[in-house]
Amino acid sequence: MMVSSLTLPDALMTLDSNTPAALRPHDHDACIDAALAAAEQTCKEQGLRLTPIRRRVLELVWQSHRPVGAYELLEALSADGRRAMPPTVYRALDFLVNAGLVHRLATLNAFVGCHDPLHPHQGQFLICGDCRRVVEFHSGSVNRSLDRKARNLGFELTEQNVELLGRCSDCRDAH
Amino acid sequence: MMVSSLTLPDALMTLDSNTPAALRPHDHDACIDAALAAAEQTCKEQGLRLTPIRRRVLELVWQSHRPVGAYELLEALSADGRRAMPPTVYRALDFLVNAGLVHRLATLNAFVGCHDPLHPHQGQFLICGDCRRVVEFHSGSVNRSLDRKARNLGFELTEQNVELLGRCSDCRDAH
DNA sequence: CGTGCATTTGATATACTATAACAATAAGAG
DNA sequence: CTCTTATTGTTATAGTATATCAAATGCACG
Ligand SMILES: [Zn+2]
Ligand SMILES: [Zn+2]
Ligand SMILES: [Zn+2]
Ligand SMILES: [Zn+2]
Repeated sequence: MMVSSLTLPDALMTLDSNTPAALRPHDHDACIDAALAAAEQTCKEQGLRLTPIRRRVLELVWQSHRPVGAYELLEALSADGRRAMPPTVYRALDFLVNAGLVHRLATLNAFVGCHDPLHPHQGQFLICGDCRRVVEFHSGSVNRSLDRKARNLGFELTEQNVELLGRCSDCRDAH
Repeated sequence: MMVSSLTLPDALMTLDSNTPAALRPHDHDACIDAALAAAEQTCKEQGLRLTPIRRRVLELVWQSHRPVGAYELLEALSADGRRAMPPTVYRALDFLVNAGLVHRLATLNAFVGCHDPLHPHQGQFLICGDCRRVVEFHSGSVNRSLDRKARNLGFELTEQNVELLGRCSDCRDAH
């Protein structure tokens, strides 16, 4: 399997429109497949074990570009036939978050698949308050501004959590 | 009462050191008094009612520059003699957050007094992972970067939640 | 005043989010 | 195969937040 097939599909990488690819119509099955393939690669490289439960939770997180709560995942797991309990899903989520495959959105107590797990980073997110879809971004200028400000105030940064709430163009167009 | 006495005391406004004033030794009673006075002014101006419970919760939030949880506030209220229940403190906190007098830190599920309630804004915070103290800041360059990025992605921003975790200079000095 | 309406608070119950602790099982190393 | 460690199962509980309705309070108006 070629490395290029392990990254997200072209539909999500296109930059010729302002509208983020995740908010445009696209072949979402390809997103899921790519996320799972990238997860396999990351775990293999780092000696992590992507067990069936972890893989399944990741797949469930990727069912949409909307954040999903732990107990929603729990229901979905139970629908699979497993009689899963909370620690099962939280442990899987802990693993996925630590592996950089999933991000937790603190303002929503919910989880969303990482769009670029092969390049470790911390989250910056745009959340549409109407349709709840989430766009992950990474802005060098935001990072530089934050780093500079933190350094000026005597802080050594270890983690960042940037969550912006707003309204996406689709929802604005729909009044 | 003059307006200048309603803003935070000079100790918190000094800019000649990199260390934020809130992290340096200072007369914290003056912080509390100033915060309460500013709250009275804001509420009067906006036709909001700073009732005894709300005022007391604000005072309790300002007991330190560390974020405080709703149930800690609840205990403190109960120690006052009131037999407060969760909705009481959550309603007071809702009011204070909406009035711009208190900020909620989503990553900590905790609340901290706003350093500049007279100038409405959204939160940008540095949190020391060692001593848990919080410094609120407002960076024009961060805001510009975020606004520009959001606009590029087709988003209209309504709220921002920027929480940076790190280590303050005091804690770094103390190994 | 006194009446009526809106806001705030009291009180009970419950929903939602997350973890502790320990037992059972499965995976990997030698 | 056996030892060791990592993972999962299971039960219980901790921690955070809200829904709902009743009582009390504040305020506008006549
Ligand atoms: Zn990511
Ligand atoms: Zn939308
Ligand atoms: Zn503030
Ligand atoms: Zn510190």
